[in-house]
Amino acid sequence: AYSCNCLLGTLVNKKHLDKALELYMQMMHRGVLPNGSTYAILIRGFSKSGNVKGACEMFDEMRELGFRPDTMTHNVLMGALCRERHIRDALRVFEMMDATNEVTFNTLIHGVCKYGKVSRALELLKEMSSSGFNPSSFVLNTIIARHCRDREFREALILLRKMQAAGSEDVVTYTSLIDGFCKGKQIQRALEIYREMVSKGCSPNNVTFNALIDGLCKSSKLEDAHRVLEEMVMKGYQPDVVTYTVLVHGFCEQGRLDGALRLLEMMLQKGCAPDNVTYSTLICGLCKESRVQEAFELLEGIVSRGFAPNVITFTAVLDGLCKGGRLAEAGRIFDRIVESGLQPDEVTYMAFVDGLCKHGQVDRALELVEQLEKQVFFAGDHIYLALINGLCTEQRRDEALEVLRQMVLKGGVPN
RNA sequence: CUCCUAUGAGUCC
Repeated sequence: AYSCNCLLGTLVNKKHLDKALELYMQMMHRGVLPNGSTYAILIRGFSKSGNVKGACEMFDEMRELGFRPDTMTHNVLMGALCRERHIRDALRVFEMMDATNEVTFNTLIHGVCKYGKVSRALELLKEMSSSGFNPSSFVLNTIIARHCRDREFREALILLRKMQAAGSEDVVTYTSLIDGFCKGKQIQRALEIYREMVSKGCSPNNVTFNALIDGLCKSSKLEDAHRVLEEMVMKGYQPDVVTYTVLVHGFCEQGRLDGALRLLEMMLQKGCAPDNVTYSTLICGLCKESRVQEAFELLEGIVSRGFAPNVITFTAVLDGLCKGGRLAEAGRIFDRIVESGLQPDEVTYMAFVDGLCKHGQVDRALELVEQLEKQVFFAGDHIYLALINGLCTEQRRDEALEVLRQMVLKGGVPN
């Protein structure tokens, strides 16, 4: 079993889950008894490949065969469940554990903070302490980040003070708060935290600066953003792709495409590679300024240089073309998404359906939705609203009513 | 050996 496990581990790490499963089957057939590690490895494999269901099945099989999963195996499964937002199931796994460790709590609290209720996370934090584990700054930072997301700054600050008292706060702690305040449109308080962290001798990093710059840009304070950028450079930090993209976004929002394009040049010059976020931001900015042609050319340009746009970048172009009334070309982008091996997502469909409906091509929109609903049962309220609007605009009330009926039939909720 | 915490992009409303 030991050698098999080694091999299994290698297969799983190389993402050859199918081969790993085959080996597992062979083990069973040839009478090589798997042990607890065998399952831990397989469950980790399923978990890493995003197949929670498989991980759960493995887990059940393991228990049916009389193995008691150890703490680590439980942790792996819980991690997988948390990543898929199945918090209830993760908590159920937790309930049946008879031995936990620090990772157990870190995993769960992280999952609950991300997708569950804060109150539950706080309960777990208490339980963590009473089980004899000292909550690390890792887990406390997770909770602070959640409070910030909820704009519960009072709670976040209480935790910060506690961490400061213990001397356990770090750059992540401060950056979470800075970002939270920025997103809550409280730039002043974000700056206060920034000054506080510096005065306490905690060094900011790129993430800190990027969060601040983004906050300033989104509050239309481009000049201040620029000042922070200068401070960042002066202190010896290299602006990275996020820094540039945040600034590009800022310029785009102000309609200053010249500035945005100059930033693109600058980053290329400095050897900082733009990514899909950068390009989709620029494309979107160009489209919003009715410079769809340039957006389209930008897309062609990056593709011809070997860059692989993702579904968001394509959709940004598709939407621009739709809004410019160039529906045939939008259709070609849609096809290209599929040809590139990508999946059009709900936003892609929404953009295209909306574009078709608003340009008198409701029939094509209806076809598109029909095609979509071969893959998913219900396209969604917003798509149906667009269809109904389109039909009404064309005075096709009976069909609109029929679409409404379909929508309700599929569980949609008309507003 | 398992958790890996903080920053940027697209649609409709």
